[in-house]
Amino acid sequence: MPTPAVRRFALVDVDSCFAACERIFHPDLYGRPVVVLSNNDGCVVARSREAKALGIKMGMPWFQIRAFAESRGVVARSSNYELYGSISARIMAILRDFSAHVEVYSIDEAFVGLYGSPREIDETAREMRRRVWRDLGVPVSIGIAPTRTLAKLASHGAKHSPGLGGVASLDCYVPAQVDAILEATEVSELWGVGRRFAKRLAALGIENARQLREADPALIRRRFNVNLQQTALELRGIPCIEIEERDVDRQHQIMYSRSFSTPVSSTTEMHQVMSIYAQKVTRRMRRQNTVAGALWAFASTAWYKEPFSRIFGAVALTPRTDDPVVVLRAATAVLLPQVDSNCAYVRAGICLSDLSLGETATPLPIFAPDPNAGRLGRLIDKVNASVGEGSLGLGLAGLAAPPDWTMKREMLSNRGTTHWSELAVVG
DNA sequence: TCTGGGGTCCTAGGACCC
DNA sequence: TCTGGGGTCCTAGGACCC
Repeated sequence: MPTPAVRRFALVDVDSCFAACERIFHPDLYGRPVVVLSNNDGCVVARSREAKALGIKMGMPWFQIRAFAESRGVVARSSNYELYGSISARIMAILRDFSAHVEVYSIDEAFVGLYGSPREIDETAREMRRRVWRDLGVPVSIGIAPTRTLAKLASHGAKHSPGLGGVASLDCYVPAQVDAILEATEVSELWGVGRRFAKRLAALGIENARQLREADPALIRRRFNVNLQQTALELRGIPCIEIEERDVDRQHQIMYSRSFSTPVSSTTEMHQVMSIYAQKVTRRMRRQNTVAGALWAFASTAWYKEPFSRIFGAVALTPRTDDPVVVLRAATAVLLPQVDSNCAYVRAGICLSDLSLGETATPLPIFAPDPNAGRLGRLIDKVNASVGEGSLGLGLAGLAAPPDWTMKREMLSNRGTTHWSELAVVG
């Protein structure tokens, strides 16, 4: 008798994604401990398996562990999101060869909907894993289950049990075994349960996933919120969490924010920061063809240094716009008056919200304030794309040499999949 | 000396409307 | 003197994700 077909979610997760991407064009790094650092080469944001084994933790400041790490042969890289994004897109393309239902959840994870007998689904998952490794040289783990929450849990198993060959399916276990797995899983390890909720759940005597599954869903809803109730129901095998594809037109806000390599205190410098950030953030919008109806700008001192200080201001943009001139004017108007020259600001940002698609927001001609609005931004993009980033800028941003405060990325790898001039060289 | 950068969703409470 | 019962919208704050 044939096994009945079932619907399953396969969570495909790249193992140590950023470190794996760094290895693609540097095969000598396979088997060596690799860490990837945040902007400004500040702290560790990704670690290879070997680096984890050395006890290097997520978020550790690089300056604190550098001597130790280097003595153990750890290779550090500045984060190269352009490279990772490009590799991610290739992985997703491979997954789409196996299913029409691929939900890209983050740069290194996707849920893939699969249909068939448990055995067929398991074989498909193993083939996906082989293909990604063969075509890109990147290892992935895959967890298979009836709900997304359980698939996430299964993928942890796939990652940490070498005997499974990188693929773990809950269908391989009888109910008593699943119970045991859930019992061995602390609630804080579950997708959707953070430290705060874990603490409050513990106060109710709910410490592991099995206990959460068996808790009264109405109580969970009442004491916490609907999200946690859904997590609890998903543990029972009832799918109820949907992933919204992050379509451009559904994104609610776009932010550009960076830390500086050296602090900024003067209004002049902050103006320069805003000039550059206004161009960066509006360029993202133009790429997506969106316009924003509201803006907020902020700057802050270092949070780990007393006294912490943060300034911000918000303003509506009427009509909606993606024009860097308008955005810059708005950002400086709300922020600069608050700049305190006694403060050492280490970070600033511009956030645009109330987004909508460009075409739908074009005002009637008689209401359009300036027939040329919006064209300047595209012109700047075009010039910079053809003759080089930073060639043409707005206000104080048109600078041939980067200002002192721009972020530090001293160990940046080549962007070998997106820039001709940075192609890998063989020989 | 040196500590990331994005996002989303839910809830409670107030203002306001009929 | 009596003092309803909905509904919407907005905002701030809290929680979570990678």
